[in-house]
Amino acid sequence: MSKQLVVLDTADQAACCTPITEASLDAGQAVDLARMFKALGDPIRLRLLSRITSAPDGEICVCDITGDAFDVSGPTISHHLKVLREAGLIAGERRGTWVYYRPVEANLRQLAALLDAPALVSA
Amino acid sequence: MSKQLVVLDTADQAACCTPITEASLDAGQAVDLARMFKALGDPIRLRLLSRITSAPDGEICVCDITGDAFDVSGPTISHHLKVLREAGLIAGERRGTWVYYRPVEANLRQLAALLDAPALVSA
DNA sequence: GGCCTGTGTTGATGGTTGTCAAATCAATGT
DNA sequence: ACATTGATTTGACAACCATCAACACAGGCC
Repeated sequence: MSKQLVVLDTADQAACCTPITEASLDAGQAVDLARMFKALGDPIRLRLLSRITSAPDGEICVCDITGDAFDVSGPTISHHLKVLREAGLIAGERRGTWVYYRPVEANLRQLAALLDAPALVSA
Repeated sequence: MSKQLVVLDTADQAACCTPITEASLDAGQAVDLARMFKALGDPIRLRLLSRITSAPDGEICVCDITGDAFDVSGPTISHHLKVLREAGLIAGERRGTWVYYRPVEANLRQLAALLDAPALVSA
């Protein structure tokens, strides 16, 4: 478990493998963040989110996206919306006959900040 | 403001469903972007990327992450690194005995920009 | 050449996921 | 109460994925 190749006397190979002390993400955070990224890891869900976030009123009716340019059935759309919802990226609300979805901007920004963090883009 | 229930008589259901004209992402872009997001959709890969991007020299030796805090076997680490590499998020290079990985910042920033785009975070 | 160590690949396996048809729930109107 | 339309759930199935053990490859050292 001690890794690398030991090498006692000469410091040569020791040039590799300076310990990193487990920087940044711990396992717990990684699980939550990965759940959100995984929800984005499907073309249809990405397009759904795009439609939701680019809606003029900040929300969109499900009836605007079912049976439209997405070549999947209604239940499949509903399934993908559920994945996005349970990941915390969108929130849905029923008003009368129709259901409206809007983005959860705080979580979306959290992901953006992670990919844009100094630790990720610094030299 | 625009849609929702209204409901006149003949045009009844047409009150909902104002077409959106397929805003923002097209199907082609969505596939490429989803591939990158999917690569981030695993806790281990997320922690791997975190280690890589937070390395002091901008790159990290694989020997620094195998057999370490990740409770998975060596081949599994190698598999996840391959997924990240083929998604275009990291790049690897062999120098002598060891292999070094560094982040592909352009693509990481592209994802961050997408989640931070006006269409996504605007009021 | 052989031996060792660091990485990556292959094959197999159990679990997860995307998809649809059919059934179900919710709200409205007849 | 009944029928209708919007949206979700359930059940089933094929495809994919994460994981490991075993093996193969690469480079340094004897």
